[in-house]
Amino acid sequence: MGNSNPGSDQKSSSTGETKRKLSSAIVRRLPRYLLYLQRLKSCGVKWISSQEIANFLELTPSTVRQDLSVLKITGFAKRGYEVDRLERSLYNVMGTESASEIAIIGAGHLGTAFAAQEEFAKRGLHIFSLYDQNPNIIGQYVSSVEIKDIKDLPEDIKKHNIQLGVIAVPPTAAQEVCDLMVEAGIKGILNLALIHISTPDHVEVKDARLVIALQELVYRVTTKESD
Amino acid sequence: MGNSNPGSDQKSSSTGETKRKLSSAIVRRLPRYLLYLQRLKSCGVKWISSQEIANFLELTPSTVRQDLSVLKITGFAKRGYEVDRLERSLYNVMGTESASEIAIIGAGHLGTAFAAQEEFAKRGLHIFSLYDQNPNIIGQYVSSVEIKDIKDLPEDIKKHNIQLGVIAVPPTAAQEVCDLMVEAGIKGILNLALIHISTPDHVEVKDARLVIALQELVYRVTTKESD
DNA sequence: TAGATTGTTAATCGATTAACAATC
DNA sequence: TAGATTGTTAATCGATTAACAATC
Repeated sequence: MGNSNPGSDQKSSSTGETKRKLSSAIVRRLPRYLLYLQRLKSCGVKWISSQEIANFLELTPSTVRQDLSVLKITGFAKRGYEVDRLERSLYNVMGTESASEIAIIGAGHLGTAFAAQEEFAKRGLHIFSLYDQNPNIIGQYVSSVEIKDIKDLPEDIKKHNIQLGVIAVPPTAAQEVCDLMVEAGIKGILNLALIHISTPDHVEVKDARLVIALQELVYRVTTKESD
Repeated sequence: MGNSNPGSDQKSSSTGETKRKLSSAIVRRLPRYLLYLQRLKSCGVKWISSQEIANFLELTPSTVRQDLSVLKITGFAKRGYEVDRLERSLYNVMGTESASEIAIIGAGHLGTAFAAQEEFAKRGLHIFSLYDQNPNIIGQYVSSVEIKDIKDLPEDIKKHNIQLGVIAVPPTAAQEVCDLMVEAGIKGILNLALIHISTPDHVEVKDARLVIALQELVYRVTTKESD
């Protein structure tokens, strides 16, 4: 019960694509590798060793090699890893190329800030639309993203195969918006609201709250007297 | 080398305050407990069991009891934990009461969204000021937070004992802003910029990037075919 | 009382690190 | 060649879970 059957050695059938499930520890590091590799690439660096990657990201070379080998990315003795190939592999593995459209619910400060981020394109992500219930702002644009009526959301999700939703509404409305999206067939939800939301097992939820991140930092800083 | 000497059984000297170092796994759960407890309290619930907390936050009762016992918070057999006391203990342990002022650097979409969040007060956090280099917006207010000239930042950090800084500037300026704050004596930095920043050991950094959180979610959703 | 729930010890599980033969 | 660096196995470390006596 609650056991998610690990250890099943699911190789990807027929395609050469790496698509086995990775531990969340690795998944959290992958975007950081990608970020660094993109930067190296833009600087014209051709080869990089696990040692150098580890130094930069404050990891051990061992961890880096373990991670990359799990991904089936191979390097060369004495030279390390080819930056260009590694960057492309990481980009592919992160799966953003095949990623669907994203809907952002709530066109307040946080929702519009999210919509205005320029980093999405670099990662192969695209925002379909912002949704709000305030008639005064419906129809406006935030950096080329239209604000639509939240009533249009369910139909848009179905029609345009939107798989990801971002909840940027006040806590009191979060679960309601969540249910609406689940009902319409959303696959994953990024929750920016400061409240726990429940979904059925087949819908992934990731919490990303700035206040909680800040609070973690506060804790670390205030308990630092010992060092 | 790089070994941070764990296992040192540092009891708090003289005061009864719990201030030993907790593992980051626990620190990440604490704000979630607090959030839930605050909600229970507002609903008038008096007692809560580890089982119920675990159900709600999708943990095991065992983990919950371990976490709370590490915090020296005690419950009662048969009744569980007293909501009011537990809430206050968590609030105290998170240390936000003694937290200093916060500076936000970069008054773009993300910085202003951060400044406009209403959740800070509930957590005992206060934003001192927003900083930017754009003369056209200096002097403006975002929900009662003033936008000041970034040139004032070092002096403000020193004079008003600002211990926490939030980096909400473009990646190209992030390290520069970071260095400026470190130089002025900042204690912790929340980094929203999509680039790795380096600090000396005595300055804590916590990364919080929405794009990376979203990318993690994309990965989980796109590799879900197996379930 | 009987049953529920804690607090804590021991067992398990998983992630990180060390070590080293293979290789370029 | 000698030295550097990989890929992978084994060892270590830490976090989670199970189990159960104590207790209300």
